[in-house]
Amino acid sequence: MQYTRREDTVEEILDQLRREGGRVTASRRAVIDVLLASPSHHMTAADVVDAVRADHPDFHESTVYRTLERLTELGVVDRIQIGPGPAVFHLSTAQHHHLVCERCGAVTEASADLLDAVATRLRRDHAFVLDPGATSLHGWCVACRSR
Amino acid sequence: MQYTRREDTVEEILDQLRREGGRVTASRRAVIDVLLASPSHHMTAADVVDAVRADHPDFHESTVYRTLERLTELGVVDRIQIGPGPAVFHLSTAQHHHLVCERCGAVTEASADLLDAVATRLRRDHAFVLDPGATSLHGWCVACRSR
DNA sequence: ACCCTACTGCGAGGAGTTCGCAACTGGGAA
DNA sequence: TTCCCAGTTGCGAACTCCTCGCAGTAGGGT
Repeated sequence: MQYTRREDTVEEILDQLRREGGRVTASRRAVIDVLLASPSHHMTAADVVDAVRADHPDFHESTVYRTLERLTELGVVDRIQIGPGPAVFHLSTAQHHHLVCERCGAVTEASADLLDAVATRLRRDHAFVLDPGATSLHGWCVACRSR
Repeated sequence: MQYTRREDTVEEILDQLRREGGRVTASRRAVIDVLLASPSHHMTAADVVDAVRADHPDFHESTVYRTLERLTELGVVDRIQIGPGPAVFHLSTAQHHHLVCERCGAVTEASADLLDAVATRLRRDHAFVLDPGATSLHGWCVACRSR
């Protein structure tokens, strides 16, 4: 049952948090649940604030920011800067790449193995370990290419 | 002679600007010159402001922003968001990729052909045209990997 | 030399995010 | 169970990076 699975995943993440010396609070539970439930694979901090407030109107904006920061440190969520605007977040279990159009800002997704060969080359030639979840690719989408 | 070559390049870029209906002004000349002269291959807008003001203390911040915006539209410079902080700019003639460390923020460069295969695949599978100059790769540098 | 329009300085404003502080609370120790 | 302290929170101010509106200025085609 999907509902139960989501609850379990929330608890798993909270356990991880606890193991690292963190504390389990209602707001953290809410943020993780929102990210898990999101049909979209990328939410801005403002999206998360709105979604969390639907259930808990009193949770403060800065708490959500701090929770997202903490979860990013933990490696549970990825934070991606897809342009000049706000950063987007998604669970790192939902690995994929973002193709960002420079003109219209549209974001589409590409499969997670897209950069495998590049990652190998970077590790070999630059001793640099790629974080695919934090990397977005910029260019022009079909629509904007034929302006 | 390198000095003359740089002057020539400035004029080339200004011609291009003029051809597109733009006007050649002292501040634009200064911004382009600064970008050409920069030993670093990536400057933030603030870096450009500082460098321009060394010669022309009266040039306004917003003029520099607008000039950089215009040059980005022209395709003369690339604007890259390498993290939560300010965007960086560099001339699109100096093509290369940026490897950004998630922990310390250090930026190193990788050769321009790094993403050639990926670009081909994106064009074929997603009808997406990659702009290598605007794309940065995120991960962990050698130093931070062995925290 | 004229005129239209692009560009500029200036300051206000805005989005997105961070920070300091005092109050509160989870959860290990006693 | 109670105690206690470090981790967390609400709140608001502040900060960074950038954009915008306006009125004045100055390229550069005719």
